[in-house]
Formats: sequence, C-alpha cells, structure tokens
Amino acid sequence: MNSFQGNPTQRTTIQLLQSHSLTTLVQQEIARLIETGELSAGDKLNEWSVAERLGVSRGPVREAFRALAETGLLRMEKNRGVFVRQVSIKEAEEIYEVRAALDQLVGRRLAEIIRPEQLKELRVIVNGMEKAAAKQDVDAYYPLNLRFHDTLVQFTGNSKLLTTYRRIVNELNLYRRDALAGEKGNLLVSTREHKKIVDAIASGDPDRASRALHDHVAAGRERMHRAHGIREPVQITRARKKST
Amino acid sequence: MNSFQGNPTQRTTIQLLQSHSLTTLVQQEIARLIETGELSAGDKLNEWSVAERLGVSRGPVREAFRALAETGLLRMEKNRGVFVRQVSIKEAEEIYEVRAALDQLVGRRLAEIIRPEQLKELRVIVNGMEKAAAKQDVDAYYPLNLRFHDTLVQFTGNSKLLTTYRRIVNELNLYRRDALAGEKGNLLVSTREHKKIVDAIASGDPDRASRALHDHVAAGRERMHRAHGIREPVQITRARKKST
DNA sequence: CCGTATTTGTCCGTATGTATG
DNA sequence: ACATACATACGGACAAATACG
Repeated sequence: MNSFQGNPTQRTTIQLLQSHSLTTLVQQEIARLIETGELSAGDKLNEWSVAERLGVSRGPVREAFRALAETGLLRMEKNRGVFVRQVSIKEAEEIYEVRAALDQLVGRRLAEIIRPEQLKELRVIVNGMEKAAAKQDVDAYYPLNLRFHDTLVQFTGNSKLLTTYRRIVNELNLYRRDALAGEKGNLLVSTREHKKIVDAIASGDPDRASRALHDHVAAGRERMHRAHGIREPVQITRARKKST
Repeated sequence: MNSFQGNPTQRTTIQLLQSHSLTTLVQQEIARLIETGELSAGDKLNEWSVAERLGVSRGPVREAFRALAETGLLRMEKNRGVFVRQVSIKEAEEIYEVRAALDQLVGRRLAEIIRPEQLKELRVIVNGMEKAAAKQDVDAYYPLNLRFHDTLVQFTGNSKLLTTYRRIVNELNLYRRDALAGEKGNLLVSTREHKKIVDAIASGDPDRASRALHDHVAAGRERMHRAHGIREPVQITRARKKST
C-alpha cells in the first residue's frame, strides 16, 4: 500500500535526456512504477510528494498525471486527488472482449507476413516461459508473457494497432496483477496455448492463427474468473489514514 | 489555415460547470474545434493565444494539450510547439485495419443483443443519411455517418470498446476530412451499405453482421484510396533541419 | 555567425474546494 | 454545524530553448 505520501527522503533524481521533457520523464517513471507493481491499484498519488521524490516541481507532475489519466492508468478526481486506477471485473470483461478482437487481427496478419527469424524469436520467448512455468516462477513468467504478446503485435508492423493494444493491455494488467498471484497451476496450460499460437502462425493459415489467439484470450478470461471467484470480494475500501 | 495565433480579440469565455475542471473544458473545446474543422491538420497551437482566447491561463491549456496529445489529436514537439496531428495515408491504412477488427466485434455482438427500439433508432439515422445522400449534401451526411457508427458501438454496451473505437475514429477523421470533400458520388453507395448493416444485425446472424461491418470499412478504405489518388501527393514534407 | 524576439519549460504563490474533528 | 487542515486548481513569473533577422 505504497501511498507515495510520506518518505520524501530519497530523491531519485531521474536522468534527463536532451530530447525528453521533464513531464515525459515523470510520466514514464510513474508508468514504470505501476507496471512493476511498486504502485498498485487504488494508491493515491500526491502531487507534492511525487514532485519531491523525483526532484521536480509540481507543474510537470500535473501534466504527467493528465496524460496518464488519459491512457487509463490514473484516475483524477477534481479537488480530491489522483489515484492508480482500479479496474472492476466488469471492465476487465470488456477489455478482454476488445483484446480478443485485436488479437484475432494480429493472428490473421501474422500468419500472412511472419518471417522465419521472427518465429524463432517467438519460440525463444516461449521456451523461457516454459522454464519459468516448470519452476512455478510467476515473477519470471509474467513479464515474459507480456513480452510475448507485445512482440506478436509488433510483428504486424501496424503501429496504430500496437499503441491501441498496449493501452488496453496496460489497463488489464491493473486487474490481473491482483488476480494472477494465487494460481500457479495455469502456467503450464498457458504455455501450451502459447506454443499453439506460434505453430498456428507458422502454418500460414490466417483463420487458424486467428482462432488460436482468440481462444487464448478467452481462456485467459476464464482463468481470471476462476481466480476472482476464489479471492474475497475485498474491493476498494481504501482506508485513508494520514500521517504527518 | 487558422493558426490560432493572431486575433486574441474575442474571448469565448467558456461556461465552467461545477464538476469539470478548466483543463477539461479547454480540452473539450479544442477537440470540438478540430472536429468541426475550425482547426485543421498541421495548424500550430500557441499556448498563450489559446489561453487568451479561452480566457484562462497557460496552465490548464498545457494540461489539455498533454491529454489531447495522448488521444492522438495533437502532436507535441519539445520546445517547438503543439500541432494538430497530421495523419499520413499509411497511418490511415493502419487505423482502417484496426477499425475493421473492432467493427466486426460490434457486428457480432449486436446481432446477438440488439433490441427492436435500437434497430428503429438506427433506421432513423440511415433514413436521414439517405435524404442527405439524395441531395448530395456532404455537410449533412458526414455527421450522420459518424453518429451512425458511434451509435452502433454504444449499443454493444461495452464502454471500453466505445472509448477505444472513438479514439481511433477521431484520428481517422483527421485524414478523412481532407480526403472526403470531393467525392459526392459515393454517398448513395455508402448509404446502401449502412442499410445492409442494419439488416444484417436485425437478422440476428453474428457472422453476417460481422461481415457487413467489415466490408463496409474495407469499402471505406478503398474510397479513401481513390480520393487520395485524385488529390496530389501533397504530403507533409516539413523539412526539419536540426542544429545542435 | 551573432543578437534579439518569441515561445515553450519549469517553478512557486495564492485561491478554492474537500475532508476531518 | 463550524472551524481547521490539507490537497488540488489556477495564475503568474522566471529560465531556457528556438526562430528570425
């Protein structure tokens, strides 16, 4: 429950590259903190604290908040504050549906245009996942899984598809990170599906590849449901106690 | 070529509702100006001029710029300024491909869940388009077309799909507005396709509805190409000389 | 190539609204 | 219900970078 409020001690002075504005740097940094789980859903982000911690003023921080709110990672409540977005199971459902449609497109396209060295690259990732799955190492598996799917979309060469895909997957991860923790049993199943996807793409059959991707996403949705059924309906609550 | 630079005379003091921040209002206003064509692709937006014209300070304007850059309507260049985004034909292609995938999903879902009164509402819109097409009235046809497709997506009840769809269609419109002007001949064709879509959805056959939407988008892409073929390859050029 | 004007990037102070006791 | 504390919303000023003559 890192609330980013106290502890303005450490100043992670971020390196500022010539080409990026402070706002951009702050934006990337916050996004990273969310992706890595250092900030989790529901956490409150205090303008001044974030500014202090990153060694900048509040201006760039506000702008970064605005941008991240637009991408769906943050939620801004007027005169109240900004929070790491909470994704309800209903929203997660919706996202899964959209993602399935996008991934079908990915499969169809890739079956047509994939190149041998790209297939090889995919198989390398899948091998890594297989190893992680064998060791039940969720922490190793999770980022590989993200990279696998992101790589697939990259290989389509459609940059608009890529940004669209990344946006919704980012939001989905806000939900999945919570839900995924407990279930190690599915890693092997999921890996098998990934292999199937690569094979389907390699076969050059657009319909088959499309179906493989769709089924994988649908299965992921099912896994989410089961995981959700197990977990308590803990939902937001967000007890706010303020230290000074 | 409204560059929003001179003429800080008229102060369109925008009404500020309690619940919306100034930034949000500015954001909506700029988006409106782009949608209505009062700002067109490539125009430069000057922070101070926009602030002056809307009667606010530069802070909210900068934040609105950030948000709109994130949605794809604006492009920010560090230390140079923000511009209404130019969409190349290549990007338009990419967007059409993504849109086709989303619209297929829309068709499939709607065929399953559409209600009679919703079908009626769609037919009302199509009737309006038919009248506009008969009069070759592009200015009347264009917004109805947008509304038709937006309504379709709304009826799916999937709010994530809706925001995703709107985002990419907004970008597409940046391109289409230029390309669409000349070709009035296609209005009748397009209307026929819209009727077909409604009928397919009404039939309750997901595959048929999905196909109808897909074909419509594909046809739209073709129309874009033909329109582009006519116009000069004016492309951006924008010779950028970068000194260090 | 240099100096000036303009625009953007950043920072900080004050006002306003919200939560808390 | 009122007062107080605190966070955000907004505006304004300074610094830095770019464009232009």
